[in-house]
Amino acid sequence: MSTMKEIARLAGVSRGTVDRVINNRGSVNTETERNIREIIESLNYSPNVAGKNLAVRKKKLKFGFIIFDVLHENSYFADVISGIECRAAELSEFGVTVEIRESDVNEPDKQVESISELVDLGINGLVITPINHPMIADKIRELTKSGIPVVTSNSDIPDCGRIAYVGSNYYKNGETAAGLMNLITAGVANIGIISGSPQVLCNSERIAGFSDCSKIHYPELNIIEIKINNDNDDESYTATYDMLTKYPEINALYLTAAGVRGACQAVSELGLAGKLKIISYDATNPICQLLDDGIVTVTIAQQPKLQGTLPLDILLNYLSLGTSPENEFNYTEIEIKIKESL
Amino acid sequence: MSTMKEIARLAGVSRGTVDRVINNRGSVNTETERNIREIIESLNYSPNVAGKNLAVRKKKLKFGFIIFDVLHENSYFADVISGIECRAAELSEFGVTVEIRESDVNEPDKQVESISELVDLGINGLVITPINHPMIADKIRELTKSGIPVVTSNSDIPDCGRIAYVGSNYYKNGETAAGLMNLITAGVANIGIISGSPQVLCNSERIAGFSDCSKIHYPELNIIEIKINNDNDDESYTATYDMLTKYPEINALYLTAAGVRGACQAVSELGLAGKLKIISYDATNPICQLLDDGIVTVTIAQQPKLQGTLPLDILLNYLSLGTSPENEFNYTEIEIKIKESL
DNA sequence: TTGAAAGCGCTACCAA
DNA sequence: TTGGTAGCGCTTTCAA
Repeated sequence: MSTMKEIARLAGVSRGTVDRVINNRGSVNTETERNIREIIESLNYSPNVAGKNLAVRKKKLKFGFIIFDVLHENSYFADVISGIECRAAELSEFGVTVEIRESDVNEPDKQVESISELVDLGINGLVITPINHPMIADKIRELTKSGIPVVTSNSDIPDCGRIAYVGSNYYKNGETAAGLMNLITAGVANIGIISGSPQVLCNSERIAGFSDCSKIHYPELNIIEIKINNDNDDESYTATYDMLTKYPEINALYLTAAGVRGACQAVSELGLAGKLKIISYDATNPICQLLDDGIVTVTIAQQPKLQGTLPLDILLNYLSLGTSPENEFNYTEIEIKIKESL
Repeated sequence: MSTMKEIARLAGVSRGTVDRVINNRGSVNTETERNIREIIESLNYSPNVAGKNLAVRKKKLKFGFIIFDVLHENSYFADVISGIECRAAELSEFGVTVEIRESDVNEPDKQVESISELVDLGINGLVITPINHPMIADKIRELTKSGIPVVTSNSDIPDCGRIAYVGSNYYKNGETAAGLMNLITAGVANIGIISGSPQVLCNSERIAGFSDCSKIHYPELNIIEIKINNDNDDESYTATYDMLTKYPEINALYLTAAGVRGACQAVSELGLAGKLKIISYDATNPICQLLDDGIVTVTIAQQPKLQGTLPLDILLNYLSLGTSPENEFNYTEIEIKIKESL
């Protein structure tokens, strides 16, 4: 409603002085400042977004975005990237540019290097899917101290100074899988779990949520074995094949990571397609295909595009409007998908 | 990248003239116009959103939003309203005001009156949850002709001139329910359907989708009876009670409309809570409670808030940026929710 | 410490 | 049919 101009008039000062107060730029007489702040209070002033947006252009903000490597177009992170690129195009109208970097899940030192490189490029803010390693936490702390806000996306490191996390609540992901498993098996099942590296937060949390929830609410969901596939279709195939051969009583699979196609190939070759209940994560192209073919029973997605767009919005609001994100944890929706709802 | 100023310089004319060309305001020499358009082409010009946003304020745009009446705070439309109010507050920064009106599903003449009233108030655009009646279609056509763009939300009337629809794909909603019913009953069930008025599109479509999909893919899902509850908890209770007493073989309920609490009360009183599989729509407070209590098995939601916000965004883009919506049909996500994923 | 003025991109209005 | 100018709300720079 009210504007800086109006405040300036009421306070009998110039807009420049009001600007200095509002944005804490200093060099304002204490008395003058107090008076201005009072007026701001009484008018319930909040800056106009359109005006801010127009003026922020000259700052030429530059954001960095580091995610795990996109191995192929069907990779989960390809969807995140498409979100990033979409929002980056829109933000270019506000003078914002976005630098994207990929890094390997298993090479924290390289990720630190990528961060440094982006800092040298002069970024004003960073979004990162951090490797869960002290080196990264320290580096993020360093950026934060030097005035570069950091948002984590898809994976999180708490207590490292980052201003917000955008991504899934993986534990709840696991509970949801348990709830679904109960529904689709009438509460009784022998379950095999194929997972990625337990070092990666999302796998351990999804398994913990699943297993805790089962124990408490669905006691007849029996976990027979857990195998690791390193997010890789080949290893996934082998692990699944071996598991199903070894334990023919398994009648449901819980796949917590990538490599769904590999696992399903083993299932098909063993003649179990459509007989085994299979719960997976994400809704990449191959998974949608498997759902459609009736091999995967249900999949749980996590708004990959939002994981690309929202962190950038948070950074821009922080740097342009000066508003801290409303929530530290911005959990994406748990999207249950079946064949018919795709 | 490029600006009007730059185009004006290159064309050797004033910004006013460029503005007239870009926004088709007329009064420009054909030759001059042709030249300017060429330059626009070659520069690949597109107007700056921040600039537009700032300038649109002086238009003092006023939007109308007509939805069905909110009978109580737990009504589905209360969620839509909260979306409207949220976006209205944000749009006020762009000089936009939003007038909300409620109308009764069964009184098309009153809805026409509401529209006229809003037009008299001087609205520049309208969002409406239209009653499916020729009177309304005609009225929307009239508005469109007079230059007031209309967006339908939650329910649609095709071929009436409205520029876009935002809402669920109800037929697909029904197919999804059939898919879920198959999963949670191992494909064999005797189903009772409790529905709102078949006059209301969402009910008929949800039933059609469910029934078509069952017939083709899940032949052992038997629909035993369909009863009408007029979206009302009391009638819903009676209808459900009668149905379950008359057909004790029913072991699953498909609730396509409001009145879920009434239906579930009948189920509970008959001692069937947790034994009957129940699929409902939306995720209002009472339904979330029923999910949590294990009475409703699964519910299918449809992004109510988005149905409030997106139509307003579409109108603003249309009137400020001059961009028609990318898609005529903006389907909301089909959100499958179980106890654990709430 | 403060004020004045120019400028971001676009629109609107008045005068020519 | 056209140009010029002022203004939207905010930032920035320069001068006082």
